[in-house]
Amino acid sequence: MIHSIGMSLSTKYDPSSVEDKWYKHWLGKGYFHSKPHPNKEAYSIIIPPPNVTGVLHMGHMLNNTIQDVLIRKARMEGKEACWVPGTDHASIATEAKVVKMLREKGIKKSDLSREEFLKHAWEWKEKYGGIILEQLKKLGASCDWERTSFTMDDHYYNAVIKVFVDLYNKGYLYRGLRMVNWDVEAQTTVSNEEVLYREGGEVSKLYSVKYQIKGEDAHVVIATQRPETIMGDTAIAVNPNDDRFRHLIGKKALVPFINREIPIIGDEYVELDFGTGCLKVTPAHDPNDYEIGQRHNLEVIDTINLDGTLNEKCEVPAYVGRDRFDIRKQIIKDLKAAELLVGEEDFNTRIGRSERTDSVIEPKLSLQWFIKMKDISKKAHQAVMDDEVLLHPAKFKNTYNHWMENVRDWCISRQLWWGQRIPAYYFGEGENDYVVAETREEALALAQSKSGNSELSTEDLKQDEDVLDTWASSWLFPLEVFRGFGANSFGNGKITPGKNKELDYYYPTSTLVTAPEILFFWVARMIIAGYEYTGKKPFKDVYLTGIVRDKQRRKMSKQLGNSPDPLDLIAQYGADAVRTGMLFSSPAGNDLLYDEKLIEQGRNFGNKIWNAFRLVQGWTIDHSISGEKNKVSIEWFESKFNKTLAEVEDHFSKFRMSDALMSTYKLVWGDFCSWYLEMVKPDYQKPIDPETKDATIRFFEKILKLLHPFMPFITEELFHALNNRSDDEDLIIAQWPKAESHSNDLLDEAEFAFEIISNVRNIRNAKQIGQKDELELKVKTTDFDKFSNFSHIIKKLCYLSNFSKTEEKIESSSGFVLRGDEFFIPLAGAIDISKEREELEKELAYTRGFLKSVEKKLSNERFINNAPEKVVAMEKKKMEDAKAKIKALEERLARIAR
RNA sequence: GGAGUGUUAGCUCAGUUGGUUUAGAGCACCGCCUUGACAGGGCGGGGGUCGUUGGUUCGAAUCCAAUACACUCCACCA
Repeated sequence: MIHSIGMSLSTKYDPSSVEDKWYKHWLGKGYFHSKPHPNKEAYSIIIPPPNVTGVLHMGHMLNNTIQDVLIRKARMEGKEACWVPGTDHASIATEAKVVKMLREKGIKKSDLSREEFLKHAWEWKEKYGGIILEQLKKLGASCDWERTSFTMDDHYYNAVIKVFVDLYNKGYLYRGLRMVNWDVEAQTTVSNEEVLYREGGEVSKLYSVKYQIKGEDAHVVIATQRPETIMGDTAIAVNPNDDRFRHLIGKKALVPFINREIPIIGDEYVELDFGTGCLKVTPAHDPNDYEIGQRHNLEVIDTINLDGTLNEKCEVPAYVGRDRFDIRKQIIKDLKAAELLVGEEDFNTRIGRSERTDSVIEPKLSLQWFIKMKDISKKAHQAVMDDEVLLHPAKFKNTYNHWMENVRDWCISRQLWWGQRIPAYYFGEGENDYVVAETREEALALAQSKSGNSELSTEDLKQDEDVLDTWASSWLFPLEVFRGFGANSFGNGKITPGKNKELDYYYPTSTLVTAPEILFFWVARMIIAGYEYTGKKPFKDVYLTGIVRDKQRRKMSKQLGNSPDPLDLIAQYGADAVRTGMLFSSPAGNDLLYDEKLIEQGRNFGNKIWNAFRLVQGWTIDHSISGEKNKVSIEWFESKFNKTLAEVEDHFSKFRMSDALMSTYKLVWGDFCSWYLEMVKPDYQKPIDPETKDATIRFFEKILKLLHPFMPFITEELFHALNNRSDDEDLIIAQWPKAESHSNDLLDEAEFAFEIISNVRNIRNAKQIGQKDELELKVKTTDFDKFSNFSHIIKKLCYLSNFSKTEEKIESSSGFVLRGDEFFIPLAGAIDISKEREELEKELAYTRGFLKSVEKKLSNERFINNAPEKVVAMEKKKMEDAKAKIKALEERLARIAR
């Protein structure tokens, strides 16, 4: 242990030699592991599972530091602290990475079977998965690593499937049409993330086309970029507020070439000042048109084949079987020939292209799986509104409310392979020829009965090709990390209490720490799943962190290269420094503007603590010295500590982590180091009395306890270095201090003493008096006894030969006025009074102004009558204080002005 | 376009149901000090009238209204 090294300790604290040692020690002792305990209260946190193939970024650092602070504090408070780590399979992100990796090897996803692709994906996961968890250890994260979960673990996969089947059986699932991105070349759907838009858009043409109005010799002109979809039109839409066209609503128009009658409808979606103000509506080939179609019950006519050619539904034989872009050119010719094309202009637009093939994405209606959200989300909505689940900061309650009031059905199918495959099995071509079951065998039985065909075999069943949205697995995280959907506990659509010891003990979890960006994607849905399956919330408190940005408020991103590597920072400054640096400036819900200065500040803080330790451990004890003179200092710090601890607890209870840290920081640096240690420290190389050394070590230990959640490594190191400790006496499991009573009178006496000391130092500074030149201090006061407790401290910290009362004003002196008392420092020789006079006048003016405002208040009858007595009394006291101060100031000014 | 949040020292933020000095902290800044725990330090200091306007009140940074600006989320131009 380092304290055996003695006085040769470096003046700089070196975290690198300390951090790994303690992390290993804690792990070896099993402190991070938690089991249900019969007599201890549980405190549990589930980690927001990072992407399994991700690497640590600054956002993770902030997020996980906060979680570790909470969990370490709870552990010290004697709770059974359990922080469950894990990773998310992140279907879209991971699949994209695997596809990219394969492409670099010259392998196209489209050349692989599903099984082959998944084999590659799992290999990738085995290779890179979990790196991020190893990185968290460097930060000091005290996760229960024996509980590490992955959202594609077998049990987890099964849980997701069970829930899908359950939701289906409860009637919460349905299949509905939704626009997907279709890649005609790769013959597959691609996710939104795989659709790219060229920088600055692409130049296209906007055509104006005449549609005849039925039964009239009139027409309506629409604007379109995609004339090839004309034959799929099922309405013309105008804005009902558009005076130009309102009269058309309710009439019919005729589709060019095929003369299909389509209604002219009013819909506010149509922009008044874009194009011609008239929109052709093609529900099958445009997402917005589809929505309009939904609102107006329009027919959906899909005129384009999967390979991008037109089909017979377009009703023009000459167009059938030809590519949509050929047809576009052809139709323009044909429209011109029919004199229906009235305009053509260049138009800059965003065209989606497939990341894989660069072909233009075709919006395509396809059947997808949805969860009906309205009913299933009711309790989750209410829970937050009723403060059953608390969001910190509370401002997010509004946002949450707004979203939940307008909750939309959740499309949970994704056109990917990496993820839980949807357990729907199709046995025919009909819209309802499918069943949903956990296994193929169960599906077969269901299919046989549903179809009435007992000849069906498993080969006749075709499983849905899609996988589930990642959030449809991570919304079960708080339940399934405790095996909530295990065979024993889950049945009849509920998780039964009393069947799963772990879940009974740890669930609901205590606090969730995550980013506001995923309040809806993840948090809201966990609350929904929690109520649906247990009738209980998944967590009590939700702490929403901010986003880590750079100094210019830009998000940290790889492309910008503005994100430091967290591991480099830890290597350079130490984990404690990075943790405190992140927390110094990150109030809940506010973005953190990252600046390396903050990390430096954290490092400096560690260094300060280290040097305080060097001082204290160097003190030798002499039993013959009396500890009497330090008694008041010890009592004072005791009070200060207790008062601060109460503040810290208050901050923690409100999830004000930055404030909790800052209060502790000021206690340590300001009160303990700058005041307390200076008060009690013996002269250079002189011994100290035993009582003071004991008290100081006791204080130091208490301080280390308060600091431990923030700075686990240096505090554990010093906790051991301060005292010889057995192998089991570790700070990580030491008892968190309790706030005891404090004396406000004592704190105020000290405060007055500190003001006096500062003023004397100021005079020393201004008059260029050396630190070691002794001075005298005299005070003209009606009550000298009030200084008795601290007079020896004032003497010590001001290097005074004497501190005494005086009845007379002292000529030839420097001085100051505090709280109505006048202080004098007798000084020989000429004194430059102009500066002091200036300051006295300034202060006098301020105090007079202050007095005036107080007097004005007190002379206001309505104030006297309406304000509470307490407030009036306070104002009166303010008035008396101000008067006394003015008197003293005036006297002093009058004298030095002579 | 819809909704939400914010606007307090150079920067990042506190300010707890309107009233303990005409507003606090950390950082940054300025001056002095290489003193024996610590220059990754010590001591001292300067700095804002609380976005703007109006209202409620005995009293407003704090409540209300309007306005400006900023940010976030959602939806997105045929």
